[in-house]
Amino acid sequence: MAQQSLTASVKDVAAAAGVSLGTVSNVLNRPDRVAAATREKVERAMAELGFVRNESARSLRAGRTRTLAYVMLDAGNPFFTDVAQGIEHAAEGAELSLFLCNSDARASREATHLGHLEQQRVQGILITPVDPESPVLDAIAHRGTPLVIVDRTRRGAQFCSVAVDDVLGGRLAVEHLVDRGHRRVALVGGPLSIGQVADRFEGARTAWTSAGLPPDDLTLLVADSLTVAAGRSAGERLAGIPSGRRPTAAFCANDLVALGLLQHATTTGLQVPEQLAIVGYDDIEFAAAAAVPLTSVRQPRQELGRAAADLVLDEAGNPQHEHRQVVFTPELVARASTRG
Amino acid sequence: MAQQSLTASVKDVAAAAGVSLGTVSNVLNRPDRVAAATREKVERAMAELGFVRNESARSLRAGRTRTLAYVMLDAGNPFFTDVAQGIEHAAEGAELSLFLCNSDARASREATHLGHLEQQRVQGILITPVDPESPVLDAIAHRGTPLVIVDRTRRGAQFCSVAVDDVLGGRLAVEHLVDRGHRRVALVGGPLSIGQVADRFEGARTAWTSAGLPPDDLTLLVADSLTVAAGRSAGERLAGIPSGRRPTAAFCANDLVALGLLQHATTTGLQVPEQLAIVGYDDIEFAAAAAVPLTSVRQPRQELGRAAADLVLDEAGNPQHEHRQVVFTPELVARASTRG
DNA sequence: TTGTACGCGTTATCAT
DNA sequence: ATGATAACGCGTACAA
Repeated sequence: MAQQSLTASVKDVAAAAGVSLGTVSNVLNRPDRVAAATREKVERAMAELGFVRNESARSLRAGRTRTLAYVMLDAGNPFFTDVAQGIEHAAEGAELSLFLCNSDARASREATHLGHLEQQRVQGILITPVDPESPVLDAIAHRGTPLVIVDRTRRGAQFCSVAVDDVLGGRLAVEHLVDRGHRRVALVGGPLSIGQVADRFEGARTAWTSAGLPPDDLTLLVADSLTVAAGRSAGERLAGIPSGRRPTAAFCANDLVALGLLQHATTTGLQVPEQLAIVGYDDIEFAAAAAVPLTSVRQPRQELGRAAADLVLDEAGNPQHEHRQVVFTPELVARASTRG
Repeated sequence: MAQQSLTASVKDVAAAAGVSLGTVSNVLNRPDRVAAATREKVERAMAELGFVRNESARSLRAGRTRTLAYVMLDAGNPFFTDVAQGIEHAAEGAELSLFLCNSDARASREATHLGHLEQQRVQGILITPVDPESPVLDAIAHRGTPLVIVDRTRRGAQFCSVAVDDVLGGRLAVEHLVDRGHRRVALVGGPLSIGQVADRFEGARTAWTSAGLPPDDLTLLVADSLTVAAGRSAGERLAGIPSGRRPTAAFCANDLVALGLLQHATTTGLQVPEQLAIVGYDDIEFAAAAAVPLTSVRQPRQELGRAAADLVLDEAGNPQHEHRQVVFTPELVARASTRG
């Protein structure tokens, strides 16, 4: 019952139990090698002293930690928390702790986190980077920490990565809109420097031209971030277009933007989907939960996380590991926001 | 340029730089005590070897880590990610890393996380517990890790805690509805075993009876979780009430439930707020972003996190620390969902 | 089956 | 200004 302030060590336990230090260690790590009576005595001592293993000492000794880390791009976006869930499941299975960090899309914070994680000697780092081409990532891999890029890809093959085919996703979205008869469509999202956005819009354009539609009728509305606020502001610009030329449908680069656009439409009395159909991307829970449930392009978020974790664990544990680029296939989920 | 697989130690650096181990340590920790020329030499060696400090060794030596942890109740609920942001800011200011965990409202996962965190010897644990009365929490505090309860309170004063006055919040919500002329109101949420829910509804009832309204006209619709799905299902039950007796307004225990209810209303053609006014709780970003922007009771989420972090740091560093129960005041934010 | 001794990487103290 | 050394807590060979 002594309140040891978390400071009882194996040595203390040994003393209290009247055995040697090695025996305590054996109780901890090879319980079978120690007589039942002794073991019980030791366990009682541990309970009484409130003994807690010191992970720092264990890691130091073992040369590696029992920890994985995921650096999220935006913890406020449910997409990433779902990815994190997938990772966490995998980590749990491997009896690893998961260190969750949030870069909030700021390179400096990302760098700070990465620095800490390297010092912590985490077994591996999963990251949705602000910039997948950043040399910071190379430096880390070069120094030896396994690193997997999540939901982005990188030129070359210096890392494992797990992503979703965004070009295909964009194509699915626009094909769906064309199928439903739309002949003037807006692409809403940005900045275009984000690889995903560029890819999704590229796929969108491909679908458009493949359908033999005039490029001029595919309007690009660039947003400065993938947020609800950006969606609202895009809504204003959309409303400013004369109704004769105004797109009858919008494909948004993610669901947050789509929700913002939907809100703007609803509050200004624009009927969705009758006057404006909307397709989002990611299929976060809030997309289905919107007042007008959103059609969206679903990404296998949890699987994304799980696959990434598997890769990083392979890289950490398998000597003949080879970098792989896993690409998942997205899927269109049609809901009321496009049901004319 | 050597690829040391993250395995260069101060010893290696010392050898490479042709100085002693102590000097390298001084370069790291007291740069002023070492001659500029020597320092430069050492720094060059560190860069060449890709030296990275080993946090395990540092912690072991120092007897404590540079890490804080927050065990979230539900990482998928934006409320908690906002709280986490507040904590992270505080942690950043104190040059601490933040370990984010997600119990997902499961006691077993919570226990697992807590076990790991204790072994990690984190400086302090912030937690929104599944059950604030759980003896697991006492055990941890008893063993010496500072622990602060976030967004719940606990009988007695064995912990610091940071919460929001939920009774007041419930009162504000229902007063607002009564002010707007509603005479039949539903309380939607659950389970009632969750302290927050109970408190919010208690405040709601107080406001109701204080206004001299008959208790029978305050309908309780118990949900089995605080999720969007639960809100939808409550919507169905609400719709089942004959329109003459049906509540004209609903106060939901959180915004997720409110969003679910809103969705159900919208898809079934029930006008919000004309036929059904809705008040949510938490004021998460998605509340304002809903198609019909939600009136909600705002909690100072980031401040909550920051205050909790300050408390845990005080407990960790200040010998004459005393447990405190901080209670913030909520605030009603009126939006379209109650603007008849 | 149990006990002893050493090393993991870092830091601080002490001596030079 | 710099170098040598002990200590943090644990795990594991090795010895008994």
